[in-house]
Order: sequence, then structure tokens, then C-alpha cells
Amino acid sequence: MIKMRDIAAAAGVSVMTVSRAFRHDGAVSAERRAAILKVAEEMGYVFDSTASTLRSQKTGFVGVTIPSINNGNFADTVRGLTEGLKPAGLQVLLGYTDYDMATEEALIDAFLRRRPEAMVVTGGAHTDRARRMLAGAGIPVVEIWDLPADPIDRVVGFSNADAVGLMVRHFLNVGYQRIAFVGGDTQRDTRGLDRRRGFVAAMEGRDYRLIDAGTPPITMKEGAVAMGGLLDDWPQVQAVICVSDLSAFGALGECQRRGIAVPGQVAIGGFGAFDVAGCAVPTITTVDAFAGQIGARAAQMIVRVLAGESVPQVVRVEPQLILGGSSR
Amino acid sequence: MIKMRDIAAAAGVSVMTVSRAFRHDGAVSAERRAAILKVAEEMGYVFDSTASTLRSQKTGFVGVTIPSINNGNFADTVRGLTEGLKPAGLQVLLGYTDYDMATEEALIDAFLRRRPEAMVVTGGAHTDRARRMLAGAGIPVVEIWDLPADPIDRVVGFSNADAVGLMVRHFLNVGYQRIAFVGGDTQRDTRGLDRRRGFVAAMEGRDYRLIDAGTPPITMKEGAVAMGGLLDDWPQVQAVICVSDLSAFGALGECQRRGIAVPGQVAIGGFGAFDVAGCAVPTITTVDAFAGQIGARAAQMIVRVLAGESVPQVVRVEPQLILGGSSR
DNA sequence: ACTTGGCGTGTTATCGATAACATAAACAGG
DNA sequence: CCTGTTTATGTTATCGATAACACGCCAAGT
Repeated sequence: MIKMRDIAAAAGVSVMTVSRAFRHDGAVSAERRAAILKVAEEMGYVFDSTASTLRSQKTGFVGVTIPSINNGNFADTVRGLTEGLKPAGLQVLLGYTDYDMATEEALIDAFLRRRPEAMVVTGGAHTDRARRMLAGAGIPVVEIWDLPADPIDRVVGFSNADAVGLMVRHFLNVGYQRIAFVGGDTQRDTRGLDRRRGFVAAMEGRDYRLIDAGTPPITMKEGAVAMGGLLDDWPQVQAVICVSDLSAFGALGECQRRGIAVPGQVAIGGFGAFDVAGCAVPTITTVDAFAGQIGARAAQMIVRVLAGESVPQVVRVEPQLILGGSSR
Repeated sequence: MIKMRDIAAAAGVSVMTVSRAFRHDGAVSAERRAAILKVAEEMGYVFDSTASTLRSQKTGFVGVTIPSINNGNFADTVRGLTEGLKPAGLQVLLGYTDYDMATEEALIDAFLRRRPEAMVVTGGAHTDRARRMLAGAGIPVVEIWDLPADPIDRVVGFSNADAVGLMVRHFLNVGYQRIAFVGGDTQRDTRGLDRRRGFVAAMEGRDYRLIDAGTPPITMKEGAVAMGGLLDDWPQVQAVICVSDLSAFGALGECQRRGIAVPGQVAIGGFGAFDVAGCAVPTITTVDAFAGQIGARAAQMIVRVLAGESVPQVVRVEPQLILGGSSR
């Protein structure tokens, strides 16, 4: 495989000059630089980041872990991160945890060996060892999609509990009284858990039910099944809030199959402002958590911290209630 | 930052022995190995892949490019790849191209600098330079989700045209005669283009329309808009096949808003077996391309090739028609 | 004319691991 | 008892770039 030395020989300069030419280091005259790059292109040279990294101690990586790769919200966050980091020459190293802290720990371990310049992890719940590794890595760490009580380093997120509270208060205001919450029943998805907690807090002293929906990620089908069980057990339910739009869409479908009018007989709310919420008939009332913004802000935070600027430790991205046709 | 030398000193052995202990190299006695790893954990040592990579010329990376990260099909493929590569100690380096060949080229360039041990690219259409870079990289290259006429190296895919042909023939068999195809109108999404070509080929000599849906990724909303236009222009349409389930779902919604019975007045077909196709009311007739399988097979292919085994150049994954309630 | 400073380029040492080879100890077989 | 082989460990050189420093040249300032 052809290396920098070969380009240097072919271009009649030193290896150092080739290195400078490749890094847009100003101290190479423009014509020489052009000549070097031309030779390199002709010879099919491919720059070797590995060697560069070892000497310069800069990998250009930012490690990012998300719970699931098959989720429009996290995909939007990753887009925000990727686009925000690109101008700074940083590349996302992406991994998913399957909503499992042990998997997350293994992933963080694997990522840190690659010497990322920053880490972004979803949520504030991690194994002790994962926390220790992140805290000791000597790089900026950003926890996103949550507001951890005891952050490792920096945070870009929102209160999942408060966000659901928004919706509950709206539902109560427009007259729904008997409301159920679907999902958020496992420790694995702490954001789902927080949403459920927020629901319980906002429904304090009122008539509500909590419906388990199984192991995250909660699918559309699981939403439908949960809705079916709920309608059987508590037919007088007036509104249902689901842990995400996907389960909400499943719930909506179940109502339609049973001939239950939405929102006439039962109102439905979701979470996440997924595309499906805006295209379902009726559209689904939801909460936009601004997933893309979360990624963009986290990227901005990292770029600034790495540039030595002083940046607030916590950035809140306020979610917004979006009223759809599935509720009043 | 603490390095292997420090662990060696603390454990009273040579650096080489520490290196062996970390790589599960058999030639270290079990108790010594345990002692070394214990010291390393206590001292918070993090193995440095960069240095390892430079000497051993093994990065453990497999570069993967997909058109969009916000797409359940490609997400499934990435899962299949990730899980299939993990046992071999290989890690996916993921990037998305936004359905743009120039972006893909830049991404491939960036990835190759990291010295991946294999590359996986979606589709068979690339810039000349991208092809040249891939072909010259000296590593296995797998093109997926397509059957390129002139593959760079290896292929795991299917014929998008034939897959749509399956659906068209079914629609014709059950009696639909005036059929429209939505999407696949741009060079950017060559798989969409192939699906449209397959539609045209299968409808040869019959009554059909082609509806443009805009720049990929085609969203649910764009599907709805296209359906609206179609219904206005060609009200006698009997069936609509959309480039993906997402646009099909949008089309279904548009029919519902207009009070057009599906499948009574218009049948709808999609592509990709997305969750939404199985949960919509009615469910949407679609084609399962086995996205996860494509990833798994590509991973298997890479692992085998790297192990020096002989492997077929092309693996076909046959798509399957899935009948839903949106058609007869 | 002489210094000063900036620019463009070259030389040397180095980043932190591992391949390749060397060596010492233990052990088996004739 | 000696040689041959295996096992566990150490020594040295190396992977391919770049940081740090050195140097020659020329223009500007005194």
C-alpha cells in the first residue's frame, strides 16, 4: 500500500511537506500544494488517519450511543449531531444499546479505546463502571434526552416527566377525566419511566390506570395490544396517553378496528412528533421533543468546549405540545 | 494518560506480556493474565486501539454507508450487519449519504482513511472516483440492496424491478387494470427508479400512470400529496403502488380523508414491510425485502472473506409479497 | 550594510502498541 | 543424560504519520 513517503519521493519534496499539504497547513506554497495533491490523487494515495492519530492524539471521532437505531427520534438526533460536528472535522462513531445498560457499558468501553474527542450518551442512567469510564476519560461527555439529577459532565435535554405533564394538563382542561398511560413500565427505558412518572404526578388524586406494554422499544403492535387490553378492562376510559407515537398509532388502529371513535369515545396522545403522528387519520396529539435540536445543540456544545470556549453545563430544549385530531 | 507501560511496571512484567494479556493471547498463564487485567482495571487503563491498529494493521472497522439513517429498512440492515460482525470483533462505522452520490463519495473517502477492513455500500450507483477508491482499497467491498450490472466486488441484494413486478402481476391477476406508480422519479434513489422501471415493464401495454413524488427520501406527507394529485387527475384509477410503505401510508390517509374506500374504490400497495404497513387500518399490501437479512448476509460474507474462505460473489435475498387489507 | 522577522521547507524524535525473533525453563522421549 | 519440543516471557524494530525544532532565504526596517 502506497504511503506518504512515496508521494514525497514522486513530488520531489520531503514527507513533512506532503503532510502539511494534506492538512491545509498554510506553510506550503499554493502551487506546490496543488502539485502534491495531484500526484497523490494520480497515485491513488489514501491518507492514513491511524498514523496521524497516534502522533497528533486527535482522532476526529465523537462517540455517540443511542438506545435504538430504528427510531425516528434518535435518528433525528444523530443527524443533528452529525451535521453539527462535520464543520469541525468531527465524525460520529455511532452505536446502539438496545435499551440495555450492560450493552451500553460494553459500547462505551469499545468506543473509549478508539480515543474519541468527546462522548454523547442518551439518558442519565448508566452502570457504575460506565460512569467511571466516562468521567475518567478526560474528554467532554454530554448526556442527552434527559435531565439527570447527577450529571457526569454536560447535558442537553428536557424533563420527560414535565413534557407528559403538559399533555395531561391539556387533557384535563378540555374535560377528559379517566385517563390511562400505556408503557413506561420498565427500568430499561428510563425516559419512558419518567414519562409515566410525570403522568402519575399530574393525575394525582384522579381516576387513572397504568398499562404495561412490555420491553422497549415499544412497537406499534404492542401499542395495539395494550389498547385492546385496556378497552376490555376499563371500557369507561376517556383518554389514553402512550409512551410514544408508535404505540399511540397502534392504539389508534385498535380503536378503529373495534369501531371506537377517536376522539369521540376515546382520545389518544403520543410522544415524539414522529412522522406517523402527523399523517395518521386523525392526526395524533403528541409532544415534540425537538430531537434534531437536541443533537444540534449537543454538537455545538462539543465543538465549543473543544475550542476552549466556556459553555453552560446544561442546555434545556423545551418540548412542545402539538394538538392533533386524536384529541380535543 | 496511563499507558501499557505503566501497567507493565505495576504488574512487574514486560509490556509485551500486558499486550498479550489484553489480546487473550494464549501464551500468558491464566493467573498472570488475571493479575494484569486486575491492575489495569484498578489503574483505570484504557487500551489504545490507535497504536494497536498502526502496528497490527487491523482496525476492526467495517465502513457502512446507507442513504438515510431515518429509515426502518436501512436501520434493520445496519442491525443485521452490526450483530453479524460483532462476533468477529468488527465494528460498524456508519454514515449516511442523503441519497447523494457526491456525499457518498466524500463519505467513502473519509472512511477509507480510517482503514476499514471491509466496506459496505448501499446500491450500485456511485461516482467514478468512488468506484475507483473502493476497487483500489484492497479490501472486500459489498454492494447491498441492489443487483448492480457491473459490481465493484461482492453483492448482497435483490432486483427492485422484479420485486415490484411481483406486486403488479398480483394486482393484475386479481383484476385491477388501471394502476399508478408513485415515486421513483429521480436519479438520486436508484432503487426507487428500478422499482418504477419494474412497474413500467410489468404494465407494458396496459393503462397506467407515473406520479412524481419529489426528492428522496419520499415521506408520508409526499405520498399523501401525490395521491391527492392522482385522484384529481385520474379519478378512474383502480390501484396505486408506491415506492415505499411510507408514501403508501400517506396515500392511504389521503384516501381516508377524501372518503375513498380502500380497497373498495382504490387499492394500495407499498414496499419494504415497514411496521406501519402492518399496523395501518387496513394493513398495507407490501413487499418484504428482508432488510435485516441483507445486513446479516453481508456481515457473514465479510467475515468469511476475511477468514480466507471462498464465498460466492453474489448473494440474492428473494423479496416476498405480503398481502394486506389495502388490496385484494 | 546589518539586523530582524516571516515564510517555506527539511531533520529528528516520537506517539503506544505489536510482529518477529530470542531466550529461559520445563518436560518428554530415546 | 542429552536432545527436541513446548510453554511462558522478554527484546528489538517497526507501523506511518506529525510535533518540535532547525535552517536557509528574502524583504523590510534601521
